[in-house]
Formats: sequence, structure tokens, C-alpha cells
Amino acid sequence: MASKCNYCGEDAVISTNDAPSVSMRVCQECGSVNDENFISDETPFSRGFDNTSAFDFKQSLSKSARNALQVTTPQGLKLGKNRITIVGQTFKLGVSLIDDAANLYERLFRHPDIIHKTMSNKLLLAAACVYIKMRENDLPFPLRWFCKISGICANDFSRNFLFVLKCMDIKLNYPSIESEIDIVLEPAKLGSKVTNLTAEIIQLCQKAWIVSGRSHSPVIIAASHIAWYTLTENKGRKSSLRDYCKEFKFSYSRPISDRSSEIHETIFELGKSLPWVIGSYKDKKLFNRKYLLEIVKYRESLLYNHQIEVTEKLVPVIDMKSNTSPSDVKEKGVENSDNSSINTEKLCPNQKTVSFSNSNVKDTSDMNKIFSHSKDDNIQGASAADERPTDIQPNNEHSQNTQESCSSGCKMESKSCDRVYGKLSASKDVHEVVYESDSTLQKNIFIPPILKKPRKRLYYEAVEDTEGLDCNDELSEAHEHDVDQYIRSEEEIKEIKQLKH
DNA sequence: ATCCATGACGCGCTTCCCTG
DNA sequence: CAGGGAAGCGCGTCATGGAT
Repeated sequence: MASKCNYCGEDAVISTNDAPSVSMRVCQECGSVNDENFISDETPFSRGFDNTSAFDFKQSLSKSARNALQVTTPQGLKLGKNRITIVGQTFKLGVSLIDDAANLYERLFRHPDIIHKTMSNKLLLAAACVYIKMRENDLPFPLRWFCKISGICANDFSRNFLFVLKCMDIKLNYPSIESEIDIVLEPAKLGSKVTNLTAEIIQLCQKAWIVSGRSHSPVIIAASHIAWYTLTENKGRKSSLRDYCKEFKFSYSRPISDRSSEIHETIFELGKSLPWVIGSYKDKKLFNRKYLLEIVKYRESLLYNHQIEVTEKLVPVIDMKSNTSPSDVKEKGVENSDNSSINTEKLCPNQKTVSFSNSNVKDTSDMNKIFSHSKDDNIQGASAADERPTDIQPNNEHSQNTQESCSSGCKMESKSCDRVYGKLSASKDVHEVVYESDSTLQKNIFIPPILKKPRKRLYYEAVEDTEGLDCNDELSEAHEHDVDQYIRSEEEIKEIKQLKH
């Protein structure tokens, strides 16, 4: 029985219950669809997001109604909203959140670039609107989970996801590794001292490009192991990474082992630049245990002294939105980004390093001035620095800034993410669909796949594109100022300025 | 003998580049 | 702009050599 149309006022709205798997109310005159009860007798997964039912339904309309439908309600808009409803129901989202996503999609639909999108991409854009609204509402679903559950190709989705962010000028917050430290370590109950030292090591790791592009939990576990054995008695063999994981019920994996090696390598190389370190060490772990507290304390200066490659930080969304150049990005506080850091790995011959050439701190005496307060401030470091390690072989290598550091060859770990996402999800009521058995879903994938692996890790590469710098060029004063601000504490900058004058 | 770290290899995923 | 292929990267597994 026909009823009145909300749009044209004609008594021509019919129900299409007879159409397979679809229940709609549509006007035969103007083609308008009653949005309420748009979908009914089908499960979210049953259709697999095809649009066959919608097309089937259209065939049931009169020719004039089909024409009107095309004019008044663009197919892409209609099917996109349909997709939003389905995805929203899949994730059991509230009506308001689904409406928000639909509104976002409607606004997006007015964007001039949308016309170039194919229908399949429009459907992905619609799904992206849902995902964005979920993220905005603090529902921490990783992108890949969302795609897997929705039956969407993650790579195709991420392109459109980023397109929406760019077009609509939306900024999302990405979980930082710092925010995950407590979550990962909480079950082990390592204590605040170990946790705090772990956080400092993580900060160093971020600037040494150990974190970027990698799963967070292996980095955290590896760092916590180093912090733990540094702050506890020498347990000999029992201090091995494997035993540590066993004791504290972490899932030992190759990525953790690799991250541990990288962190050790990095700390070792940085530590050799400490002006009061004399001689060369064969046992990196013994050295790191001895000087770790000092190395993390002076990480900014050590990194600066060691070498400087500031990166494009590529934090996906921030960069895209503001259309800022990589060099602009670092001005905006790169430190909060998981994707940013300073690369201390594998210097190629043509890679740029920045020394203290503009300051007077190149010789050891001035370096000692910069680091001098360490022996007052650092409780363990002071005594440690005065002791001569047993495996020292006197030479002068320490006075040169080494230019190679941690090797990569890195791995990713997913099993230990269980507790991370378990915790995250547990704190929210979005736990309806969880694929805990699928390890591939448990990676660190909040970052869109197409931006997950920042390839340009070096400063000169980052600025090359926008500023025409060559890797052999000297950094300008402005660049060095940027770098200075990025990697040094204010106190250190002041001290260097004083030395200059 | 056992444990541990690490190299080699294959798989899957991501990113880049080219073509239509 | 979209799609497909190639290359790069991370991870898991197995094997091996050194240390205890």
C-alpha cells in the first residue's frame, strides 16, 4: 500500500519487501528512499558489501522513478550511506555515531575531487568515514582489524582513508609508544624504576630510528629488559633476554631479540662518546650496564654529537593536513611522533653528519664542560665513570665520534601485542568482534599501511625534495637551528651558546 | 650437554613505479 | 586516477656456532 513521500509529497511510497534481502520504502515518483529502516533482514556480513541488492531494487522501479532517483540521489551517495549503515551495524555502533559518519560522507560527497572516484572507491570512502568517526570517538580499532572485519582491502582502504582526512581536514591521534609502555609492562609488575628507565630508553630509541615502522611491544620489552638488568644485581646468565621473557611472561620472539640487539648497539655507540669513557670495550652489554644511566640522561647531546639526521617525521596525518614540508614538521615537535627520530644506523658514505663545527665543543675539555654536571647529578654514573672496567684496552678511539651504529634487519612481533590490544579493547566497549587468534591482526597498525614505512629517514633526504638540498651540502644555520631545537634540551643549547661566546 | 644469539630462508605485507 | 608488477621490509622458523 502506497504512502506519502517525505520529499515530493506524492502518495507513491511503496515498500519493497518482496525484493530479495532488502527492505526499503521508496517513492515511485521521485525515487527518494526513506532512510529509516533502510536495511533490515540481512546480516552485515551476508552481503559482503556488494551492491547487487540495490541494483536489483532499482530494476523494480518505473523508468521515470529510476531517472529521478539518479538525479535526486546520486548512486554513490546512496550506496555509500548504505555501506556506512552496514559497517556501523557490524561494529555495533550507536545510531548517533553512524549518523555522524553519514553526515561526514555527505559533506565529503560535495568535495570536487570525489567525482573522480570510482564507485568502489566511494564505498571505501564511506567505510573510511565510519572508521574516522570511530577513531574520533576514542574507539581504538586498528586499521587492519577494521578492514579485516569489514572485508575490505587494507591498502585500498588506507588510500581512501587518507583522502578523507585530507579533504575534510581531519586530524586523528595516533597512539604513541610511550602510551603503551605501562600497558605492556603492567602485567610484569617491574616497578616504577624499571618502567621509568624503560621510558627513557624508548625515547632514545625513537630518536635512533629503532621504533619507527616497528611493532611497539618488542621495542618496549627489549628496552625493559635492558632497564631491568641494569637496575638489578648481576644475574649472570639468568639475565638473558630469553630468561627475562620467561620470568615475566612475555612472549619471546625474534623481533624482541632483534630490537634488543639494536638498542644495545645504539647505546654502546652513543656511550663511547661520553668524554669520561676511556678505552675500548669488547663486551657491549657490560659497557651498557655500566653507562646506561648516563647515556639515557645525556641522550640528546650524545645523539647530536654522534651524528644528526633529522627525519621527515612523517606523521601521516599531521603532515598531510597542513601540507607542511618535512622541514616544517620537525619544527612542530617531532618528539611526540612514533615515526620520527634520528637515524644512527648504517651511515652511507654520502650521508650527512653534523658535527660541532660551529661550536667550540669539539675537544674533550669542552665536552667535559657540557657533561660535567653528570658527575654531580648522576648517582650511579659518577661512581661507574670513575671505575676502570676490566675489559678496557686503552686507546684513543673514544675521542672520535663514531659514525656507525645499530644495524637493522629488523623484525616485527605480534604475539605480545595481545595484552596491548586486550587492554585497550577492554577499556572500551567495542569488544564485540575480536580476532585474537589472528596474529596478523595484532600488529601495530593504527598507522595507515601506505604510510607505515617511512623510507626517508635522513635529514638530507627529507629536506631534499622541498629545498633542493644535496646530501653533500652543509646544513644552513637555519637548519642547524631547527636541528638544535629538535634534539637538544634548552639547557644544553644555553650551555653551548655560552661556550661560543 | 645445554643455552643463547644470530644467520639464512621463505612468506606475507607494504610501498613504489609504470602503464593504460 | 586506477590497477598491476616489482622491490623492500618485517616476521617466523630452523639451523648453526659460541658460551657456559
